[in-house]
Amino acid sequence: MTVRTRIAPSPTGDPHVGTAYIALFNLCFARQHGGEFILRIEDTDRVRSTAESEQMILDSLRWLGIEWDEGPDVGGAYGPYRQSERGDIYADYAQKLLDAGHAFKCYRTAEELDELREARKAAGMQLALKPEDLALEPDEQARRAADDWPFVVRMNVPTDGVCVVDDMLRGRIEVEWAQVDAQILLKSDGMPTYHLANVVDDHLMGITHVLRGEEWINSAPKHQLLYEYLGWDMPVLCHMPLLRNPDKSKLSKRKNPTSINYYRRMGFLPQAVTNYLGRMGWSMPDEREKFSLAEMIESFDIQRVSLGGPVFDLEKLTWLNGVYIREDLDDAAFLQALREWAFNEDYVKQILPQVRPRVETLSQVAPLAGHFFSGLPPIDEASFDGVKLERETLVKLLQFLVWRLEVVPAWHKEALLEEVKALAAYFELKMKVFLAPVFIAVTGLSASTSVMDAMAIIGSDVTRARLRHAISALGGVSKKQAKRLEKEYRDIPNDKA
RNA sequence: GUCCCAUUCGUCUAGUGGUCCAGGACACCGCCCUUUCACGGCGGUAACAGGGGUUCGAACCCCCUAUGGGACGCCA
Repeated sequence: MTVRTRIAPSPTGDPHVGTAYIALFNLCFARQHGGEFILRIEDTDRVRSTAESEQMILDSLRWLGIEWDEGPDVGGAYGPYRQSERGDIYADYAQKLLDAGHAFKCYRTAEELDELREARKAAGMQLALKPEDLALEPDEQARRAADDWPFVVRMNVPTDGVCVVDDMLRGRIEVEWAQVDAQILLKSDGMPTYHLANVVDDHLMGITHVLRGEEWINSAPKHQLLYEYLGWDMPVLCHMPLLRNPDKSKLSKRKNPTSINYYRRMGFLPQAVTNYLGRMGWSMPDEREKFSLAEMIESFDIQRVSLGGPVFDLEKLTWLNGVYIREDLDDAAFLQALREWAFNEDYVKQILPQVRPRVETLSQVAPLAGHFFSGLPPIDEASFDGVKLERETLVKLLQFLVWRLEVVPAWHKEALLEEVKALAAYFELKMKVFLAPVFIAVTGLSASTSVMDAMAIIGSDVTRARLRHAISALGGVSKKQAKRLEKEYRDIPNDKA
């Protein structure tokens, strides 16, 4: 048995808890059956991740105790396109499908596709574009081909009948073929889409079982059909429930701290986080709350997964973490945990230059630099009394900053400064005025160390969490407000901010 | 809008036709322990989404409705 999990890369290297969640269940399933567990970062367009960001994700999984076996060398170390010696296996398979009449070249432009979709939406029809919807008049097709128009390779799909997909947990899932669109397999730049790469890789790696998130259910018919076209055995599928925000939507960065790094920096123990993830949609046969990864593997049974999307409950995770600290850590281990967390030379060294010019006695260090060693500062609306800005503006400012910081590709002081400068310009505020509320949000004080340095040192996850915390301390943002803010944010001209 | 998946206390869950007027955990409340605060101990509030079937019997099986979520990209 060979089980795999695919990981969507992120440019910032933020390892999503949902990723770790799926990886954990793959691991337990594989190990319980004495099988292999393979991890691949799926990055077919070679744009989304860098070697560094991949490494960050892998480090976080290792931190959680999730260990994987390397797979056979099919497409490169962690991503099918990372090596060139083998040539383009995906283009080869796409050609095979083309030759067999299972796929076709599509010369439609983006504008034409938009029109087609618009028309269908207006008519209240299902949105799936079928091969015949996309077909051009034969002479037009020939003309575009002769003129070397860019094209994509799409798969042929039946127009009627139902497709039955088997799921380990859900049983038979029936989808009408009419709902399945002519999926693009090869993009116009010659790169495969996930759907093709996924099927080809899994086959070549000998994958027998695929445990993935529920959001893939709708793609399963396409994948199944591709296996059929290529004459390959299909792995057994299992779709795990999606982790949810408290409002039940899919766990997202905008509403929750979703990065493993956040929990790490907030001082959660890896075994507690892993244990907690193991309680999401799953339970031990004896219902015990606390268990190690080894125990989970030992007792693992995929049939014990419950399908309702579990809400990620920070409070319960925090409780569980406390149980670990109290029960599993003696003084020596506790000290060790503190060292690994923040009381180590690397981390403290970053802080010293911030502190030295600002203290006159050593006893002033802890109060001054406390924010480097804490979570969310105890602030409320009154904390912002000294800031001469309307509450409305304050919230907007912090919210815009959070949004900008969500997408900065690299987290270092210079990059952050650029973002802040741009936003300050947009608000037409002097840096000093702009940064005042940010200062309070990040450090929890009205006077402390440099806020830009602090943000760089405490990292993206904790910084964003503190900014969000400040927004809610100021009364939060209503749904209506959020909509308005989002619109305004989108409309910020690029050259200005 | 169309399709798919789901639905047990506020939250995580146990439960796979009788042992369930539904059990555990977090949170909340009360009491005890305690020089404070925690921890710990004891107790309490609180749920089978609704309606129809099937069955001697349904949280559990089937159907409908409702609600929630997901998908509908030259993203993964």
